[in-house]
Amino acid sequence: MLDRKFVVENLDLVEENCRRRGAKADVRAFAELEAQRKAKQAEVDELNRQANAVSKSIGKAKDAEEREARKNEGRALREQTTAAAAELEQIAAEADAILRTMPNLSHPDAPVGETDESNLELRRGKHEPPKFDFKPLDHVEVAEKLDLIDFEGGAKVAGHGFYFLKNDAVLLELALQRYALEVLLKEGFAPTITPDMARNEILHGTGYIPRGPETQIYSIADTDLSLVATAEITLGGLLSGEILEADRLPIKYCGISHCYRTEAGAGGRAARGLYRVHQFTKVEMFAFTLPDESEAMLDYFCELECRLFDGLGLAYRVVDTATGDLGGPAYRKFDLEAWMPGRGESGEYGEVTSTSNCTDYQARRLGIRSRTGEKGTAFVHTLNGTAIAISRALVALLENYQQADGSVVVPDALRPWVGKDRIAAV
RNA sequence: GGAUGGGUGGCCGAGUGGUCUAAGGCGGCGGUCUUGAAAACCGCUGUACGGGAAACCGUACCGGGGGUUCGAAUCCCUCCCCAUCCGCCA
Repeated sequence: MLDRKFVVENLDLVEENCRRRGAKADVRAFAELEAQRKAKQAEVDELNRQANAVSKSIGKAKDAEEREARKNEGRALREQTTAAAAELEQIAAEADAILRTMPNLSHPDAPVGETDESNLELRRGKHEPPKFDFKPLDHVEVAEKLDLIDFEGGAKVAGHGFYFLKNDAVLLELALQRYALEVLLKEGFAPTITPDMARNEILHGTGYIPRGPETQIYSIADTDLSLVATAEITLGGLLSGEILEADRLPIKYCGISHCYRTEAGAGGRAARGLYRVHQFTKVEMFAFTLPDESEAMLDYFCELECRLFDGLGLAYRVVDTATGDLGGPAYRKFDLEAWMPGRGESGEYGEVTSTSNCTDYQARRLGIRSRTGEKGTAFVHTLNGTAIAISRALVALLENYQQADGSVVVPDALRPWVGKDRIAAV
């Protein structure tokens, strides 16, 4: 969430930012409530002060009679305090509800626009899309011929959007994890395998809404837990409530987790095969940085994503995400879109990774601060980035490396872990 | 899942109803001494919000939430977490 004081002092700026990001937050109403909150807080503080003074005087009272009189005085004050505190809570809750609907500020260079159609292509990877002397199949057909993915089996046991990876697809998944991990370990990321569930409080802190009609999140009945949509949630939550010494920063984690998404409201969008599924595995990067280090870290994350996909020999483009498509927490976001020959009429770019600088938006809610010199603390900045989302990477690999005979060539980078250079029908 | 014991400041740790404005120690910062350093000694050293030009003052915070009381780190309820033992189990 945003800093409440900043919002009050920059009403026009925040309103304009909400407009650009397609968020309907009543910024003016918030400012009004915030003024009321401050006044009520002062009232509660003053009543508390008086009540404390009375309480202290009771211990020093001369006789029983005076003690009784003082007690009555104290009781009356505490009643007033309780009433004022209840009003304060009411006002604060209303103000917070509005504050939570305000998205993060936006990087001045982020393209302004309502949808992903305004996204700005920044550059392309070092590989060209492959040329085929046959009509390339989409990944569902490629996988079908090689018996790599069982969508019907997935639907039978868990419904549409679930699948079994089979045979060499299993090796591909594990190889992709190892490949990504290898690169990230060399870069100094602390590797983790995170919980696949998190408390709803942590979800909120990272900007995910666990309940409601449009939620992307599966919640676990009769508990305070939800299935995570990404390891960003668990990794961000890992240091919640902590004050970090500045010399520990930046802290870089990578985390492997399963990701669960309801995809509510995604009906009609390209949903064939592995592209949009309810469960997949992802290797995620996450960093906590000092405020003035986050922009460089975002570029670094993006560069690592490029390196990973260049290393797989896949063609991609990097786009700067438009304001309307940034979601709540991101200040700036870069996506990698890999070339998918089987997508659309004759191939299209499809999103495979995403990296965001969330500045202090998540850290404020999660209470993650750094010590700044002698006195005081500052909220850290948090960043996340996809190293490899396995399902989307499989789409790209199967479609780009398919051969005329129906087999799929294994890219060099994955051969050590797949143990073969080609996946062919048995 | 059951039993027992715990959760206190950056860290360790004392504290069973009002002088808690949380002892003591460690670490950190400043100073004295010293050519310099170490040691010793002295002082300072939590977070947030509000007020103030500042010094400083006020309020809240002792795992989270609720309760009893004029007053709670302390008593009660509840939840979470940690340790140990038992049960179950990959």
